[in-house]
Amino acid sequence: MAGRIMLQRSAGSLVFLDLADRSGRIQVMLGKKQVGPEAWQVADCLDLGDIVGIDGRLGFSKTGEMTVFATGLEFLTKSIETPPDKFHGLVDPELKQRQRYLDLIHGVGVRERFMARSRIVASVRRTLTDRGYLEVEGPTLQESAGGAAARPFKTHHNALDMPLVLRIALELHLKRLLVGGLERVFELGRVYRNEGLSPRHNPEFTMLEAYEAYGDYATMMDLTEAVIRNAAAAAGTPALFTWMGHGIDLDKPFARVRYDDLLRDVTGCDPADPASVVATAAARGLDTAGRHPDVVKSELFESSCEAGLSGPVFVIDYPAAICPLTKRKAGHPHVAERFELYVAGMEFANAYTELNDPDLQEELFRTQLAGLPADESMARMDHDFIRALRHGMPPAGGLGIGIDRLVMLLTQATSIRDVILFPLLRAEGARATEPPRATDPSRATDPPRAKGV
RNA sequence: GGGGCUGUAGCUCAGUCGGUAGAGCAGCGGACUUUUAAUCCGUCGGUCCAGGGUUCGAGCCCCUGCAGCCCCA
Repeated sequence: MAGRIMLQRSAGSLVFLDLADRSGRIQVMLGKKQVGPEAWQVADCLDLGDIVGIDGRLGFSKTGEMTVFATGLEFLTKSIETPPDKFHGLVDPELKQRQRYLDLIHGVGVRERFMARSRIVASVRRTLTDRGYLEVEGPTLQESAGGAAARPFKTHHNALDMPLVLRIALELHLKRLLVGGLERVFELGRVYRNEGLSPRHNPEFTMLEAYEAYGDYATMMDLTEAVIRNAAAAAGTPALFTWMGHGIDLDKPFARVRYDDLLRDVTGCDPADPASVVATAAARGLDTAGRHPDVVKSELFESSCEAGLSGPVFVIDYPAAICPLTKRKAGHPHVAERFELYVAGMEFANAYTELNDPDLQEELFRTQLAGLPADESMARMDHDFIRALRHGMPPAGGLGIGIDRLVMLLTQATSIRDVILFPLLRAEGARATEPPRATDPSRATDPPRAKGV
């Protein structure tokens, strides 16, 4: 066996090591007589953090602890840097993120959480492929960033001398593939949004988007429940748990509530009457001047309803004006067949019956909603996408799930940075760029002494 | 962008009223053949985040900046 030395206890001619590998930890006993003089010299130089190989027999120590009684010792890797405190480990959240490798070694539950993330992603993939979905990869470098309301990162291609942006969503290319007849497609991929950081936002994050021809948003609700429930099973998440102060039950069917009904129940306004909505919003201190009534409605919803949605709950049937990629409900031109899934007051999934009318789509691309800044509006013309729709996109349901938040939920993490291995941080100060070395005089005088051993 | 909290040894943290910079762990030297954060003796280790100011004197008070965490927009 081989592993890293986590703890070391010596009692004269006897040394106990706690050795860690990917499967866990075990105690190793090294005896001077048992390993022989040569290995004992090596054992004498071992430090916390070193990686060693052990030959030996499994048994139990006098105190009953399962122990490998070593007969051979092979030195594999030296750890030159001092490891974190052996009892407290790495506590400083900044160090945990900047030096994730140390956090993985010493942090309680850190490795397990990222192992769970891997199983969750594998489960999501399996749920979809089992249903006949094809996994595809769209471009991350794009001429213009569509499919969501967010500011993109800008970059440049030298050979083509072409300005490019990083994608902010997967949607528009996956829908092109529906036109192309792939019928059931999904992508699990990184998207990039040039916005602030928070416990729920990282500028790059992982999205799932899935599209099913001949489905609609009801199809997507069933799919959402299946994806999440299977992922929870894969992660070993209990059916009932508390997260961010909310009691969560993933076992029972997710509740469904209409957007307008919720808004009426919480605020007392009449959602069908724009004047009532605006008046209620104004009374709650929201800025309503010159803004589209549906934008005001949306902000009223976010400020008054979201936080109370313990969930899991599907909020369904959104105001059409804030849904430029969504098909309208038959007979209700102001209602979009869209839902968002909320858990613990947080948005987890966003899905709709896809708009496949090229003329309406083109018109909606041209429409800049009053009161919204350009980069918060989805009004960004994509002529090629319109052309694709003109060739005919089958009616379809589409779904987006933020994988990082899903991992948060299923591992009960309270910050998105706890489920992203290397979250974005500001540049480290120049001081720490060059790690301090050999500043310890005892370390500097070490080599000559070691030779004498 | 605004507000609050934090920043002291490699790690985890104390630091009183403004008066010589501290502990535990780790490291180094030593003792110990059944330890469990081993123990015991000895010992090394500081850009007190950075810069400026007040003061006879600043880790501590004031200002500016940097980084992290949280809240708000």
